[in-house]
Order: sequence, then C-alpha cells, then structure tokens
Amino acid sequence: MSDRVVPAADRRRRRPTKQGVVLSEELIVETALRLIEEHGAEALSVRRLGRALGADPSSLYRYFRHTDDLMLAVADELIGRTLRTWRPTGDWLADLRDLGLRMHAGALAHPRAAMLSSYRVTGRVYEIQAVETILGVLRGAGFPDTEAVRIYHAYVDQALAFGALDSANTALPKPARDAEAAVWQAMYAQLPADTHPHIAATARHLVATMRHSSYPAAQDLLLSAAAARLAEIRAGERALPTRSAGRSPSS
Amino acid sequence: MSDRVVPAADRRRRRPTKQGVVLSEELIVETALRLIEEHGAEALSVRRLGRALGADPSSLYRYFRHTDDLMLAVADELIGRTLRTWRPTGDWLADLRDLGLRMHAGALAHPRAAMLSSYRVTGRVYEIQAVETILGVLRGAGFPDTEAVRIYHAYVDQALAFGALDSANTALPKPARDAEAAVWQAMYAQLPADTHPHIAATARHLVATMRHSSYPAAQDLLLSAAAARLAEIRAGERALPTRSAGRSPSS
DNA sequence: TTAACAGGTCAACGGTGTTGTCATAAGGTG
DNA sequence: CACCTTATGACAACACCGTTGACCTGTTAA
Repeated sequence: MSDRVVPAADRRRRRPTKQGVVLSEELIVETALRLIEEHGAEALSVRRLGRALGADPSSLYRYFRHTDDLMLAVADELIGRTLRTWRPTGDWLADLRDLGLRMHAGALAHPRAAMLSSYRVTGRVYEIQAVETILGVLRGAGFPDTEAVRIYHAYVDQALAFGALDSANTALPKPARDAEAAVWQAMYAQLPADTHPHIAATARHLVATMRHSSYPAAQDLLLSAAAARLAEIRAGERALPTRSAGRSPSS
Repeated sequence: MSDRVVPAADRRRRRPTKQGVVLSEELIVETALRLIEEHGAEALSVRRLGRALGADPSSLYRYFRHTDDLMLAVADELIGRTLRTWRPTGDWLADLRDLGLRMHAGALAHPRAAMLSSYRVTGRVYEIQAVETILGVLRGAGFPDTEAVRIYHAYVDQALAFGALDSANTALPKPARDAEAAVWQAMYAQLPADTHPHIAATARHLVATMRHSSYPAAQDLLLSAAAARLAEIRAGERALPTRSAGRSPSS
C-alpha cells in the first residue's frame, strides 16, 4: 500500500480523530518536534506520536509514507527557522560565519531533532532555499563555480556535522555527561609526563578547551582557508598569467 | 539485573554454548565487526549477533550491559586499528591529513560504532594514545601549546563529526539512500534559472560533488589554514627571537 | 439527499532490546 | 575422585517498535 499518502494540497475532508483532533502535516511535524525536545530522540515513535496527537498511529501513514519522511519534514522545518532569523550584510565572510553560528545554535536548541536530521537531504523548500542562498553568497564573493560548490559542500556539512556532534553530547543523560567531563579532569590531567609528555604539557589548556564546542574554531579555520583561496584566485585573475603564482596545498 | 556482567579478567569457567562456541569479549566484538561489514549496519542486532555466534541473545548480556556498551568496545577496537595502520613520516601536514582520512575511512567501515562513539570520551587506552600522538605532531611542528590544543580540538572533532555524519548516511536503509541520491539529480538539477539562478548555474557541479563526502575537502581547508597560521607564528618568532631558537624549521 | 471516498481505526505480523528464572557444567576444594 | 558452589548459558516472556490490509464512517460535492 504505497499510495496511502495524499499530497497536502489535495486534502479536502478534514475529518476529526476519535478524540476530536483535526490532523494536518503541520500539526504532526510540530508535535513531533515538541515530543523530541521534551522526551528525547528515542521518545519519537509512530505510536507515541499518535498517542500525543490523540490519533491512531496508522493515521500518520495518510500523511507520511514512513517515519523517514516525517523526519525529513521535521528537518526542513528546522532549516526554515534558522534561515528566517539570518540577516545578511553583504560581507560574505561575516555573513557565512554568522549563518554557520546560527545553524549550530539552532541545532543545539533542538538537539535531538538535529541529531536525527543532520545527515538527510530533504529536497524540501527550506533546504533548497538555503542551498541557493549560500551558493549565492559564495558566487557573489567571486568564487568560480567549481570552487563555490566545493566550499559550499564543506561549509554546510561542517555546520551540520558539528551541530549533530555537539547535540549528541548535549543530549547525553546527565550522569553520563558528568562522567565524561570528569574524564578530562581525572584522567587526562593526571597522566605522568614521562609516558605522555604532550598531554602533560598541555593539560591545563586541554581541560579548559575540551569543555567547549570546537565549532567556532573549526569554522574560522575553514573560512579563513576559503578567504585565502579567494585572494589567490583574484590575484591570478588580475595578473592573468597561465598560472597563479601562489602555491596551493598541491597534492 | 545490572550486575549480570563479569569483568573479562575474572572469567574462569569457559562453558561452551549449546552449539559448541566458547564466548569471549573479543570474539563477540570481532563477530559484531564482521557482521557489520558483511551485512550492513542495520544487520547488527543482539538477536542476529547471537545467531551468528551460535549463542542465545541473552548470553551477550553476560559480557555487555547493553548494546551501547558493545558498540563502545567495538569503537575502541576501531581506534586501535586505525592508529596501528598509520605510519607517520615526519611531515606534520601530510601525516595529519593521512591520519584524518584513515579515521574517516575507519568510521565509514563501521557506521554504527562510529555514530555512537563520536561524541563520547572513553578515556580508554587507544583514545589516550591518539590524543598524545596528535598533540605530539602539532607541537613538534612548532605550534605553541595554546594553538596546538585549539587546532587539535578542531581537527579531531571534525574527523569525528564527519565520520559520524557520513556514517549516518551510510547506515540509512537502502531505499532511503537511493532516494537521497535521486534528489540531487531529479530535484536540484531541474530547478529553473529564474527562481534559483545559483543552483541552476552550478547544477552540474552540485550533482557531481554531492554524492561524495566533503570530508577530504573540509580537512584540506582546515589543515591549510593551520599551515598558514604556523607560517605566521614562525615569521613572528624570527622577527622577535626572545626565545632560544632551537632547531631550525627548514620545513 | 445521497453516494463516493478520504481519512480515521483496528488487528495483526514480524521484528527489536532486555530481564527474570531456571538448568547445568566447570572448577576449586577436601 | 566426588562434591558443592556458582558462573554462565538457555528459555520464555515483556513491552515496545514500524508497517500494512481490511474495515468503517463522516464529509463533501453533485
């Protein structure tokens, strides 16, 4: 039974649930998000979602082909929310840095949803809008198409990947998280210099640094490399010899 | 029943399974790894693992408290294997690039383990060894401690985060994965230029680029930024030789 | 007013991780 | 060697899970 789902636009008969709820794609997505936030990622199941909505679990299959489709819808809603709060200034570097931090913050604000959706390509409206926007920023800055796509891909995946990573940490049960924090203090900071000289020498920095997300640092490194690349490209264009003079990582 | 598990060291009675197999932590971990490799990430369940071992599923709970514990043991083994296959040459940049690619490949080979272990600090032997090694490479290259720790953190987290991200994608059920691949071809490549000019202009590159992991590109960007930073630092040192020069860099 | 059918419901299938209980063979002890 | 303890494997059951085929019923368009 694969044509159970009816496109949202064609829905006419808004028949209420036994418990009086009128279902809709938006209501389901919202409820799923709420459920995830309140009771954790593993609290999201078709059955629980049905219960939370006041509907039979199987009703949801009139709106989404499978759980996966539902997750994609949730993911897209998250992208949309982030994109709507972003105000580009025209400075590509600052704009991308800001957008990246917003995406990361958005993921952390909805950790469990972020974990589930970070690795999916939704092909839905907000995602497409984000792709178009970021590509526009890069091309507008002067990156040629190949470079723009390459950097777009790395930039976006980095934001998503760190978002998911830090979200996963955030979503850890309390005792587990405390235990992890303790490891750096209790184990790494105590290692003797003769067996682990480098850890011992930097223990102070490690303990201080490891408790924060490394995303801002990682993003700055990535973007500054992109900026350097852009400078090279511009220089090459101006001189217009056969090759740019600046050496690249080469490989 | 939480004290079902007996530490490996205390095991004395090697009682064979009904089917004649003698269980052990190593055998279980190995079999789990093999199962994942042969039949995909979703083929690993306690029941299937039991079947593959020739033992009742519940027997495994004498060795691991829950599935997560098992996956962490698998992950630790993975770190060890990756480190063991890595041959540093002394060129810090090439060595870190190589190690990163190995970590990423290792994660992809065992997606479930990678997803679970990416955001955890285990404090186990191989993890400590990895920290010490990478810090050593960075400090040996000439990064001062603060920078070394900052870059270490970004570098490692990026490897872990991309490993988990790409693993999650790999671990997707096959139909879902095919669907994702199709999205780029069928949706992004078809968007009209008047509504989505940037996507339309780069569609060819997008389709080609998006099917691969962006990790190599992202890592190259991060490492090249680090290299630029190191050049800066060295230049600063040369100009301001307050410290003993030590061995000359000579790249 | 009514008939078609969208959309909600029910029950069932085959899967999952996990645990309480029982059975038995291994291994130390005398 | 025989005995006893007990570690460890097996079994059965529990509570979930996603999904689907069949059924039932209220809404809506004609």
